[in-house]
Amino acid sequence: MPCWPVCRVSCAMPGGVFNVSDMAPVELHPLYYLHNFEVLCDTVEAQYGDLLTAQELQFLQDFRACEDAARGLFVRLTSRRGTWFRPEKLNYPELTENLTVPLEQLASRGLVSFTADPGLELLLELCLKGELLQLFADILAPDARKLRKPELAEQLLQLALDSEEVNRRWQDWYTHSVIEVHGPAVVEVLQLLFFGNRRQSLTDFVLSDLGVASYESYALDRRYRLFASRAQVDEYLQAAVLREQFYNLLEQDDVEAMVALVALLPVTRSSHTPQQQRWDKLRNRLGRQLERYQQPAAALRAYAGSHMHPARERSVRLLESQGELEQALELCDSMAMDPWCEAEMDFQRRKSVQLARKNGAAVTLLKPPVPISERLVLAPTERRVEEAAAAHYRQHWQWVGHVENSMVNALFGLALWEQIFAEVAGAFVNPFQSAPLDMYSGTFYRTRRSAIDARLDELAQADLAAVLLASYDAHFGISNRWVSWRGIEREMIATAAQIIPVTHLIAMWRRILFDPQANRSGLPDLLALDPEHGYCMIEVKGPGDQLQLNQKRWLRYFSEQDIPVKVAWVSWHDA
DNA sequence: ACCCATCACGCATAT
DNA sequence: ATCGTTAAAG
DNA sequence: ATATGCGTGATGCTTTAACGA
Ligand SMILES: [Mn+2]
Ligand SMILES: [Mn+2]
Repeated sequence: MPCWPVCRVSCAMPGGVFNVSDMAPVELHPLYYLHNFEVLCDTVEAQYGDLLTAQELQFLQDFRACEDAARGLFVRLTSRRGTWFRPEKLNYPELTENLTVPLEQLASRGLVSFTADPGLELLLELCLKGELLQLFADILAPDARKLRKPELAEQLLQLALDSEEVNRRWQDWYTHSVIEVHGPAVVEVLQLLFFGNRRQSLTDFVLSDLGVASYESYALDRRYRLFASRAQVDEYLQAAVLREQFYNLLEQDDVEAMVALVALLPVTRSSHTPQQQRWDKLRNRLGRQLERYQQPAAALRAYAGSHMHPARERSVRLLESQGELEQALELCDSMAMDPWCEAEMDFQRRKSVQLARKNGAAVTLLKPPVPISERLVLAPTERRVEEAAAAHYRQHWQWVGHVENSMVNALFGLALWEQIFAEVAGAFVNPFQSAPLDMYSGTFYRTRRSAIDARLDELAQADLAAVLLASYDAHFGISNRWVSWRGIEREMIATAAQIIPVTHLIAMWRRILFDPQANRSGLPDLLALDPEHGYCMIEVKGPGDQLQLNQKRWLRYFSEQDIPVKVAWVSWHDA
């Protein structure tokens, strides 16, 4: 472990979470979740009040009218799975011992409702297996106890008991009413508006407070709005609904419905907006699944509306396998005219040659330079092949690490820290981001071009190791999409920055800048460093493993830039 | 980084 | 009773 | 043999409680 650099808030350490200043465990306020939710509500209302529906505004009013215990309970319930609960099972001593009063209050505001007759399907979820056996003991076979719960549930459903019967049994046994929370839909909208996405949640507040994750303290300009209109909010939610539908159909292997789903997707223009990319991603996923279902026509329809790789690649393959060589070639040509990314360009080159051959033409593809290769025969080991190879190379190199993408990415993140977190309008919309919103889009470099170019020029002249270590120390522990703090040691950064020529690093960083999404992976397994021999990157391949396409692209680039790299093909000694 | 992305693995195919 | 899996919670 | 495509599985805050088997 390196010594404790300046760490702004707190750091996660093995054995628990501690505040750096006093090393005592972080204590949260007993009602931390309520406070977090209220911050969320207040922020959203201030920033997006005009986009909220009457129902959503009414919710805020109802919620705020409740006492602490009721509000806290509501937040507790909405952060749990499902919407139905048995009140006698709830236990939140930090609110009150008896939750009757808070529940009544929530009910009076319409935030929860009571039901004495939930019906069999719900009971199957709300009851433990033992309780179900007890409830229906007299009508179940004596060996029902041996069934698993899902099978038991199935059996009970097949008994086709009428609802009167079910409710009578239930009410004889259970003296309370079960409750349903009415909130998740509104809460979902509020969370979406607060975070700008659906995957972050109140958990992010907690992890931040606990110091499990800490975030750069960029300024949030709440005047900038990610959603300009209610229609945009609804479109986001609609895309989420359809995506969920897709995953449901996938679970049930419902081919028909999935074919029909294609027609429900909107036809979007290539606008490079995040929303359009969400639609495209769904189209690609749907298309891929339809291919697996042997539905090429539907798959082609799904891909046809997508502006995201690999939609055209998949389409060409489909057309080819259907014998539509003309159309396949045509699509290849449009890919050649206006390729979406390097991966697509590579594919197009290979496929065009293949297709032309199929049509009888005599064409040859220029073979890319073969990377320097060597064969290693190593003693069989339990460890991963990369580790075994690293051990071998340590005979000649002072330091060899299995770093994969983590080293080059970390150096990228450290070198361009200030530019990544630069206050560009609309880049940051919530306090828990590890990168600007446009980090992976082509605009990242374009909108920060002069700052990034200046920084790279500066680094070319500077004592690189010193500058990168200063960045490491200044930002240690802060979430950055490019820097995995667990994976990189300070010493390692220092050595790498001293030995690798800055021109080589800048060349790699520029390739990342060219397409940050695609080029953050595919880097070689090993980095070997030595004060005498310099450095070398080594991609290790065990028996049966082949170079991946993104690895080949990096290797090609390294060869163009005269960056030292090789591929080690490992086989094992006979025992 | 929107139920992700990433890597290596193991298998089946085509050349 | 005990163990593995999953949800809840900090 | 070699290349290529495809699907799969582990991994990603940690600790504790509840549940099913
Ligand atoms: Mn690797
Ligand atoms: Mn490898």
